[in-house]
Amino acid sequence: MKKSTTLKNIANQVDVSVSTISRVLNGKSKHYRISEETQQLILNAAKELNYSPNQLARGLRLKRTNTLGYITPDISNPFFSNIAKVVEKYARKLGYSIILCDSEENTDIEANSIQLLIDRKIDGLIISPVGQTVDHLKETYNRNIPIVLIDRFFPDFDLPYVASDNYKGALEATSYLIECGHTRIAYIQGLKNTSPNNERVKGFKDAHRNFGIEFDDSLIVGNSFGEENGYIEMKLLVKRNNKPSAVFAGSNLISLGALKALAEENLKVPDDISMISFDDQPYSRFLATPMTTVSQQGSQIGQLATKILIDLIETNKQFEPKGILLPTTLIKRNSVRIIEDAEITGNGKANSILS
Amino acid sequence: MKKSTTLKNIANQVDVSVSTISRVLNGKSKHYRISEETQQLILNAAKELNYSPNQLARGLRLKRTNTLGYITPDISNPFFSNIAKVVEKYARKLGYSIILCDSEENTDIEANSIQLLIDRKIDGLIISPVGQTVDHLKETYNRNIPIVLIDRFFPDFDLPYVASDNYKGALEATSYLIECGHTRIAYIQGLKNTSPNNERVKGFKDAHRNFGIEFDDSLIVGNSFGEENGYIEMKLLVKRNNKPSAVFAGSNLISLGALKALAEENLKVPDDISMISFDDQPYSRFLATPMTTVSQQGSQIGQLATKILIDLIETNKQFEPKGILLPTTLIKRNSVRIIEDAEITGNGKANSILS
DNA sequence: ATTTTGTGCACAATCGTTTGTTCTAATTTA
DNA sequence: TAAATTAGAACAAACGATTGTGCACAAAAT
Repeated sequence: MKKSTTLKNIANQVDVSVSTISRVLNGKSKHYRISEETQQLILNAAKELNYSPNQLARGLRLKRTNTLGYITPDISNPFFSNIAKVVEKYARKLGYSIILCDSEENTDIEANSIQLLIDRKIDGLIISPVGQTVDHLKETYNRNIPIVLIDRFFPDFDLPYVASDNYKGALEATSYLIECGHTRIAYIQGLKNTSPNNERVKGFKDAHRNFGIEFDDSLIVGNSFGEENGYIEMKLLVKRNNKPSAVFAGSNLISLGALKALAEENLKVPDDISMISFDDQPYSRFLATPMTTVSQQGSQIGQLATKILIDLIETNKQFEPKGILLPTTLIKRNSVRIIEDAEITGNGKANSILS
Repeated sequence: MKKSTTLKNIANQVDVSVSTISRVLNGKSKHYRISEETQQLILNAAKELNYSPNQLARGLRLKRTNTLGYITPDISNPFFSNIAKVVEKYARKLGYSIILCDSEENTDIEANSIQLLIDRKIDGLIISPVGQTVDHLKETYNRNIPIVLIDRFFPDFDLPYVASDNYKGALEATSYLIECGHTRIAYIQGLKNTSPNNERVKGFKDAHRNFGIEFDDSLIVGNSFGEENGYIEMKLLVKRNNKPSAVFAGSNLISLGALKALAEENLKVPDDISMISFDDQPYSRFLATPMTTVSQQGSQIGQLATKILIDLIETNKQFEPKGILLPTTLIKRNSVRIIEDAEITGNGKANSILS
């Protein structure tokens, strides 16, 4: 079993003190006046012994680990795994490693993970929080650990964030549905009391309002971004007396579950029911009925967040802009039926609202 | 800015040495005869000061970090992100954290990541290697760092692994295609010279052989598990004079790319061309033509690998079984056309081969 | 009353780095 | 020639935790 070589090992071989070795290896030779000769000796020995510093010792001494925490509610959700890929890649390029934590959409697990990451002395934290409470995040804030939120943020606690403009996204999608003649639209929402969900619901409602369409609160259903939720709620929706003509699914997973329910009920999209889903995915266009989706810029979100975080770490200047909202785009495919007798004259064209 | 409390801080408050604190907090009070009274004092102070040990210092001293490395070729590939989820979850339950590295299917990045993880003193490594070369993995082996391979392994270097039985999976799928009357079948392969690809190609070929079907080497195309590869190769395949009647896609990403090419060419599955894909995904059944797939047990693979690795770490007994192969299942849907005049009499029924 | 045993804890080394300070010669300067 | 620089490197402390050993005192045994 080969052991890692340490500074002391090199010191023994070159017969010089460890401090000198450290200085040479860290490029501080001139400042400490190490002779060219000793430098070469040390450099050669280090190469020969294949030296590579112990990051634990280094981190302990330097109070800096070049490690970032990334906490996600569900790494198997492609929306988040795409972000994780970008975060890891960008961080790696800048010399940082990522400790990955999956909170399973559970605030307790999330809080534990945060403590664990603090104990491991991460330099900064990127987190897509569960988002219903913020208290446990204040801990990292109080410890002065830079933090950037992704996807979900807190209107009442000032932490930098990068997210999609969920309000506009939902507004646009819902407006489109209405323009296509739908007036009874259900929204299968994600986790309640999280910023994306709040914003989407708001957009959903405002679209109705803009078009002067009466709006039925009972059509906002569900309470999770997961597939199960989509399945359950769609099952229930189609059994209703006054069933909606269109369903807006609050996430890619929700729409998958909804599709499953529809398949079981032998209902076709869009003939029997129309659908729009949040989160475009590579497969969305290849579905039985190519799905109309609200596409988010996952990669850009991840890259921006990482860049902001590392800036926060490496300079000490505060991050002034409260947060960044990236636009979504509505990708129209075939999952929305155009109801022929639709004659929407409203003031509510999506574009006029958005611009 | 709140600082972390250390043993020394507690020592100051309780007026007792740090060693005593450490012993009490690690439950070694009886062995070192710490009085009940001091124990309570220390426990209370620790709670009051919200003590939590510095894992860097602990790891340095203990030569044990409770950290695992997980290297994957592409965390955004749902096959791997599913595995990552399970690995993280299972590791977390057993007290380990995960450092995530994405190698981007690049052996150099992979080798760098391995060195980086060694420097960070991980206790063990789970890796889905690029798989074309093994030399850089010998480094961790030589350092006696437990390691478990996922998905791809090395026949000529004895490292424990957990993977699907790709040979049987491909054999079964190809046999099914042949039984449906297809004789000109293309295989869009993944990365060459990797165990999954080798095994799948072997199964693909053996199925032909079993059925006594002449086999055209030019029908094995491509060289990557990515979407781009599927797109390019399908584009080329359908332009051939003697184009195949069925295409076997070597991964979920490949089939997505292939689907894109087919859409552009306005070709329908299975009417114009039949398809089978490796890797079942939640969306597979909802595709325009529900896709017949070879399903792998991703979660089980991840959990098994993690369990094996942590066993390896916590006991010192060697891992005897060379590797574990998990069965795949062929999920038949509608993407394979049954050619009517097919009268396969062969000895080659899939089941008879598999059993 | 003296040795033995036991109790309760402190001391100090160690893990591998980094860095402020000091020390020793050799070389310059006055 | 004596004092002052300067070059080149060693010493030692520190980061925070763990652990073998030693020490002081009290109680028990002889």
